[in-house]
Amino acid sequence: MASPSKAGAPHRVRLNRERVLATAIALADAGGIESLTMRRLGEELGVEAMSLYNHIANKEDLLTGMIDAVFAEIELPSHSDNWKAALRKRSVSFRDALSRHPWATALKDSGTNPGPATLRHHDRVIGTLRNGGFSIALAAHAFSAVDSYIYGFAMQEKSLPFTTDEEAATMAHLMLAQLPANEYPYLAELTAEYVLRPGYNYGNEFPFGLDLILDALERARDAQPAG
Amino acid sequence: MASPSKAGAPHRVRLNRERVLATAIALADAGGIESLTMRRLGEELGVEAMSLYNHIANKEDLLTGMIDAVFAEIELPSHSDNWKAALRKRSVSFRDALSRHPWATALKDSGTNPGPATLRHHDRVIGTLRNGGFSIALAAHAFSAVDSYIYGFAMQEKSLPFTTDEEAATMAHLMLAQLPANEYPYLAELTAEYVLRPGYNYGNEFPFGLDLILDALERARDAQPAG
DNA sequence: GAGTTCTCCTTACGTCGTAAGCTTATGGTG
DNA sequence: CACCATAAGCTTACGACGTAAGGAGAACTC
Repeated sequence: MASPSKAGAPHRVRLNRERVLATAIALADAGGIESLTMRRLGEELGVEAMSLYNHIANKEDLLTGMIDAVFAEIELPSHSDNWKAALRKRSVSFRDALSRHPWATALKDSGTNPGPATLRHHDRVIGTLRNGGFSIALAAHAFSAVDSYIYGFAMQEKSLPFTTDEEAATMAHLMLAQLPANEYPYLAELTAEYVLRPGYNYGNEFPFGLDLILDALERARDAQPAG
Repeated sequence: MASPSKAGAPHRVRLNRERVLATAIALADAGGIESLTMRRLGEELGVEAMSLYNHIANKEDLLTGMIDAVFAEIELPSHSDNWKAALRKRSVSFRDALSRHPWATALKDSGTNPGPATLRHHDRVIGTLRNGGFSIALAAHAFSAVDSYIYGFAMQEKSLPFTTDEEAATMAHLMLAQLPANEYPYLAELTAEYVLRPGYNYGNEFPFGLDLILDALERARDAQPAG
């Protein structure tokens, strides 16, 4: 029943690095990074696991390539916007990318050398700051602060054991029932009166911290010796 | 040949969950989380791998327990300090803990339910903010912003492929030589004139972002409708 | 069209987490 | 003290993992 070829022409679709990476990303998106195995990836591509090694060096190379592909999805800061607007846009885009590919957040460590898309991204962010009047040192500080926030936020978001608002509410109710309110009174209060409010969604916390940092960076920039 | 016992008294040292967790943490600290296998952990404890299952449910349970042990190491915010000083101290302590146990940063996701030390920690942080005059909503915002920053910073720090300053310098020189300066001019500039400066250490970036956020939170607190 | 190279497959190895079932040590009863 | 239930540890085994080695066939080069 599974005899696809048209007329005696099996003619397999050739593999290449891009197809391998794209399929690997799709698999990781769908089932989490732990569901991405060489055998399953091969299966998805209609090929045996070992054939993949003609296009990638090993699994770490695969993961590195996936990370770089995620970075390629991030909207680069536009040089026509002012630094703050540009940085804000790319930060939201960054968060969106990490949210679409939650496995990417945790994978940063295994990654050794950044790929070209990653380098390009970093270069443009630093360039935006420098052109916006940040000294080298302050640009380095700012870069670290903003990206740490984004990474950390994405990680916390991913670690939540629910996705939709209803799931969140159910989960919060459960937790609230479980945790002894007199042992963790503040946690209980916050859960009951904030998390359980209809429409609560942790993802909505993102802009607060982002703008907090961007506004503070603007003040730090203006306080510089003079650009 | 393998008859170790001294004088008819083999008398194995009994295992327990604490010893298992402590040894697992030591192993992960020393060789990275990927070097922590049930067999190696058993070996370290003078026991077969399967014996560990008398004290932990499975590997995920082990990892969850390890995370909670890390949280237990974090200095809780003191109620006698003002909120900002208290939060700053615990944030530095938090970063130190994640720096001592880099594997903990990435493990957050696998962790499903937080342990008691984790809950206690969260409760105290929220309590510090509430007593410091933060509304419930603002406390939630602040908690998210600060902890996202800390997590993200720890993750970036861990992902650096070097530890000591000299290693960093060597690596930066290498990278600088590799990356085409005209393709990534801003990155090259920052590397050459900031990262390669003697005494540079990425870890030193931490206080900048932390104080940036804490100061901004203070302003946000003071701008509240009135506490 | 002959030779070379690249792609893909088969088989196999060592390592992982852990299920099942055994043996031995421990500690509570008479 | 003897007795024995329970808990702690050991042995063996299974299926999944990443990937080394080497062979078969297709696709390009000249």
